Amino acid sequence: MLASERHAIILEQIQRDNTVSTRSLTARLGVSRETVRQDIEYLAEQVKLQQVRGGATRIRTQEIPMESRAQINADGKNRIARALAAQIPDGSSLFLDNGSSTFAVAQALHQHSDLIVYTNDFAVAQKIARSCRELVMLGGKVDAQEMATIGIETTEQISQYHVDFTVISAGGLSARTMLTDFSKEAVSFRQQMLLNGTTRFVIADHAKFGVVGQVAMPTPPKGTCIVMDQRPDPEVLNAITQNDLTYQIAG
Amino acid sequence: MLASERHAIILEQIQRDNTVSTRSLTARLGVSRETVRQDIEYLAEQVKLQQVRGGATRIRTQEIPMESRAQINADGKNRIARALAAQIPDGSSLFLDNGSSTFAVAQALHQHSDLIVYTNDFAVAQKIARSCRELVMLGGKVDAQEMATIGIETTEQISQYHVDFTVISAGGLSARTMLTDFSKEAVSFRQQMLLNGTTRFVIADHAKFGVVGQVAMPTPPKGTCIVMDQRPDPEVLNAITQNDLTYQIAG
DNA sequence: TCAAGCATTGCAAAGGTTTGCAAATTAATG
DNA sequence: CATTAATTTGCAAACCTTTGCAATGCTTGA
Repeated sequence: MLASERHAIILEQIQRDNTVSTRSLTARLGVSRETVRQDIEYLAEQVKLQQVRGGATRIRTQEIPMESRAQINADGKNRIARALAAQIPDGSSLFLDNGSSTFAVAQALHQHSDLIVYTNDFAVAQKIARSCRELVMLGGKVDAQEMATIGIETTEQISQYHVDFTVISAGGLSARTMLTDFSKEAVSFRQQMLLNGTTRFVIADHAKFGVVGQVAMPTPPKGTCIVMDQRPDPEVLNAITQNDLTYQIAG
Repeated sequence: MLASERHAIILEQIQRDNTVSTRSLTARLGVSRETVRQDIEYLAEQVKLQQVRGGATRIRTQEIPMESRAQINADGKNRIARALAAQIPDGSSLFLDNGSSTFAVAQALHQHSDLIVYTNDFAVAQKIARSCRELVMLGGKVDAQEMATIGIETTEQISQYHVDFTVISAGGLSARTMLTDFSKEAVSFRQQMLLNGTTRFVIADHAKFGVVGQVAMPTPPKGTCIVMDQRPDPEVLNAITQNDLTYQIAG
């Protein structure tokens, strides 16, 4: 049996039951415990499931948001966050969008104290409030799921400001469609943040690799930097440079 | 059975019944009491439930927030909040300002589900997000102390909306100066909220009686209702009626 | 109010399971 | 056939669960 078949079966069972045990899989798949364990390890690396002692469970995206979602690939997000924090001098002004990757950045900026920050994310605002000289919450309709303001009013408000740094996150990154996100509104305000920032970063941790969201982001302005925690497919890197963008791999 | 499955089952049952006993879980899960106890201990550490003698209960989110200030005259604030919630029909649109009194109102509105709410307070927004059809966070400069947006941008944004109900709180209430607050900005956006609401309430629990803030509030529009938890000095009542305002004492 | 009786807790030791690694074996590929 | 990749096996360490016991907290009835 091919490894990919095993992976499919494992994911399928998790989809059905929310959970699988290593034990039952060794029987079902007819391979040794170590093979199953490695399969699970691999799939956990791909952020397709969550490895737990004795097996694996489904990843819950919509639990108590931030805290749990921030734990998905927390290591990669933190590496990216530290790399970005090091490149943003104290005293700068910046846009921060909503999401767990950006939240990690807000966290990594804790040693700064003289920033001017504009954000649409409640959690980001609350985290960074003390590291700021000035903090502006972008107003507008609140997405209760995300606890962030999203919509045309938010986009309009963004357009009133121009900052030194824009830090936003992507919903997906693939070679064919490049950057994508999951709603029109999400794309539109991020687009505006990119337009009104001098130095621009787009975060895409490896959990986003190969993900294609429902809405494509327009190609960011020339020189925008895609920040990742792992090296993606060469095709992706190719697409990045083809579009006059740059990239960083946060080690 | 995996530990994570047990955790899921425990949380699920708590969600349903608000409470579980260690005893019933040992039977349901087929593991020893100590294991159940440790599971509960673990989940309590994750702040997913509250450990109590003999089992666990659902966590009371209402006991944590706004920490100290909500405790000051919590009883009076809650009485006022309930009185107001009863006067605001589901489906209404309303302004809510920032502060612990208003937070109590947001809390008291938990049975509503079709409101359109505009607020400048982070905690209020987070509390009421699920009781709303639509929630708008007013943007602007964030007061890190209050975790609320306050300033000219906020005031401007308020002026774009007109709502059925305005619920704001006062910093002080006295016979001589009537309503007062502690900063110009705080007065200015509240003033705007009053101007743009059809039915207007100003909360002043008895802890505010006799307090004179640094900035006087302009007299609210005719018919605005001051809501208190105790009967103030007759002079205050006199001043209220003299100014074409009304009042309620929340029993 | 107090004390007896019962239930629950917290701990520690013992017994089981799972993990992670590394070496050995087997399968796949040119 | 040689070489590489994938899988299995064995083992020690880490971890989880059970069990018994002493201490503690709750309840009830005098």
